[in-house]
This record gives sequence, C-alpha cells and structure tokens, in this order.
Amino acid sequence: MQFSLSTTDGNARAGAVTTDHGTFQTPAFMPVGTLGTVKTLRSSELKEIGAQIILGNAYHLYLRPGTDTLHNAGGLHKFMDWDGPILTDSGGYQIFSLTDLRKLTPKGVKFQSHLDGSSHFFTPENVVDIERFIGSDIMMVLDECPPFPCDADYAERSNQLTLDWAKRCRMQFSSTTGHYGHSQALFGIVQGSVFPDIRKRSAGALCEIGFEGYAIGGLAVGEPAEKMYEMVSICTDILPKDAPRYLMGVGTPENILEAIERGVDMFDCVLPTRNARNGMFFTRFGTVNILNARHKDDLNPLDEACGCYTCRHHSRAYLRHLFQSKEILGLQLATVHNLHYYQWLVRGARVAISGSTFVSWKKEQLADLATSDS
RNA sequence: GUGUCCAUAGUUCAGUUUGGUUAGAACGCCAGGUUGUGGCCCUGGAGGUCGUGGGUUCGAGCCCCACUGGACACC
Repeated sequence: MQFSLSTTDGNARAGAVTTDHGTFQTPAFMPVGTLGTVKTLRSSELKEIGAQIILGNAYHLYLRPGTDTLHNAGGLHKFMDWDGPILTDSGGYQIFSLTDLRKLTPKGVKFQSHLDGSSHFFTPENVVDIERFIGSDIMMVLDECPPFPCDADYAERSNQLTLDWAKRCRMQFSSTTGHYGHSQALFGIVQGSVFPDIRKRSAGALCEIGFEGYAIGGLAVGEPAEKMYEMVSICTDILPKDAPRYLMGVGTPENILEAIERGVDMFDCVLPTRNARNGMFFTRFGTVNILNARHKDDLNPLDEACGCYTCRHHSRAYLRHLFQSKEILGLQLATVHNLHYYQWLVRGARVAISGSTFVSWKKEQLADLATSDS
C-alpha cells in the first residue's frame, strides 16, 4: 500500500492511497458493507455512485459465512465481485457493542455470537488470520472501544490492552502473508476516550510500533462534538504526515468537514446507509425525513442539483410512497442517494483542498446544511 | 318471515361477569432520535357524542325497550 499526499491546505490534506486493487483518493468516504454487501447495492452501482473503497467486518464475516467459505471462494473480493480496495474492521467494536456476554483477558476476548449464542475467542493473532482469509487490502488491529463516559482509570487500562494487542497484531502480520497473491496493509487504532494525555500516549506508542496507517477510534460514541474535534486534533498533531489517518465510524456531514479540516483522510459511517433504510435522506441542505406528510404530493426530487439516479428519476412523493408501503425499492433508492451525496461531499473537499479554498468552501457547506430543507 | 349473536379510535379488539375517577392496547397515522450496520429499535403526539333514540339509576360503554345495520341458523 502506498500513500501519496498531493496538496495540503492548512491541516487539511488531499492525496491518494494505492493498493493492489486500485487507488482511492483522499479525503475518502468508505461505504459500510459489513457482511460483504453494501446493503441493497450491486458493485456496479457502487462504482457508479463514486465509491472507491468499501468496508467489510471481520467479526460478522467470521461468524457468517466463515473463513473456510471465504478462503474457498478466493477471498472477499471475488466472493462479492468487488475488484476495488476493501478495508476490514477487526470486529472489536462489535464485541463491545452488540455482545452482552463477553470476557476480556490479556490474551484476548471471549464472546458469544449474536447469531446463535455460540462461544468464540478472538485474539490479536487470530483476528489478523481472519483478515488474511478475508483478503482485505487494509486490515484493522483488534482493539477495545471504551464506552462513553468512562473514567480515566478505565480508559488508561483499556488503552494499555489495546496497545499490547496492537503490538501482537503487528507481529502476527509481519510473520504471515496473504493467501491470494495481493498485498495487505495493517492500521493501528488510537484510543484514550476523551482524555488528551491518554490519546497522546496512545498515538505516540502506535507510531513507535509502526503501521501503514493510523485510525482514531472510540469517538462519536456519545461525547460532545467539540470533544471529538479536540481529540482528533490531538491525534493528527502526533500521527505521521506520510501515513493516512482514518476516523472510525464518523459521521455526519458536519463531523466529516470538521475532521478533514483537522487532517483526517478516511471515514466510514453507517449513517448514510442505515438511515437511508429508515427514510432519512442527507442533502446539501440538511436531512429530510421522507415519511413526513409534507412530501405526500411533492413531485420535486430531493435535490434538483443532485446527479444521482434517484434524484434524476424520482419524486419525493414517490419515495415517500415507497417508504410508507415498505417497498424494497425505497431502501435502494435512498441508499443510492445518500452514498452519492457523501461521495459528492468528500469530492468537493478534495477539490477545495487542491485549490487551497477549503476553509471558505467548508463554511459554505456548513451554511447550506444549516438552512434546513424547505 | 322466525330465532340467536354482534355493533367501542383509521383497522383489529380489550373493557359488559359485579353499573362507580379523565374508556385502554396493538397496528396504522403524525413528529423526533439513530455515528468502526439486522431493513431493526427507541421516545413523544393526535385520534372515540362507546350504532341511533328512549328508559331505569345519585351515576350507564356495561342493565331494560325500540329502531338501524351486520353475521349465522331455521323456514
């Protein structure tokens, strides 16, 4: 994997990451495809929308279909017919967010499947092995995502564990190779909740271990947005300039703009896809709940200026009808629009950074977002 | 034509046994929420002259009578 920085504008950066499955430009938004599918979309549609890299999730894919099936299929790229870059989250977040029954030890984490209750044990080593079988271009280390709020004591101990796991992931990564003939990269994850000192130590220690890229985790879990931005700045001040920075799980359009300004290069978030399936549309002028009665007879598109398939072909009234009727097509059209919008947003950021106009461009976007849909 | 049963929110129904504060629920509807994904879920809100008319009673969704509408059975 190679990262090349082409322009900086203040702390904001525009660049490109090249993998054996192609290049994605940064700042990048990565649609979430947890189970080997960005829900409702085909690969060709993802390309059409402008997605250059997508996410998978080791925890979910390990439980189903399992690494044997993925190995047999020749890896996730072939299995799902996506030939672009794939990043896999380790599944640390899932173990702590959707499993009540888990036991944390220095060696690893024992947990019960959310599907059938069966017992499993994740270690830093076998998570790397799982991601090797998946064949993702970028692999994430196993980490613990502490809840918010948590006290400094807990955050410190949790971070020590995460750092220890990061070292072990790195060792396992170095002593193994991929199964499918393409190279894979490994990213570390900064933790430390909302405590500046812990964040600094975490980022510094990860840099010492050395990774191809660095993620900032444990944010957007309930803390105030200003705290999140403060933590992002602390991390990007320390993390190396020549490696991509990835803010995990973030976020709203506003969150993304603020983080880009602070030097973040990569994002993923379930909001545009999950909320699409609940009838929430993201537009330049804020969010639209398509189920609101005011759209009942509105034959205008969501956004006249949007170039996505949904806005070019369908009215708000039709989209509302589809959601009210719980028709499958509504989920797909909403996903198409929201992901198109997120790609439009980061593309705009890249152009603005390249033209050294990021700050004024961002100000315009924030003003538009605040006007609220008419 | 005769008999039995039924009628409560937009819908499906509780509540009638034993008359007693402001008639409830689910779904639907209206509006919020959702940040390293289960299409889920969570939080509010609006909505009822209890088929119609009369009677008994301090008091009727509940008891009595008539009427209207419906289901079923028998002619």
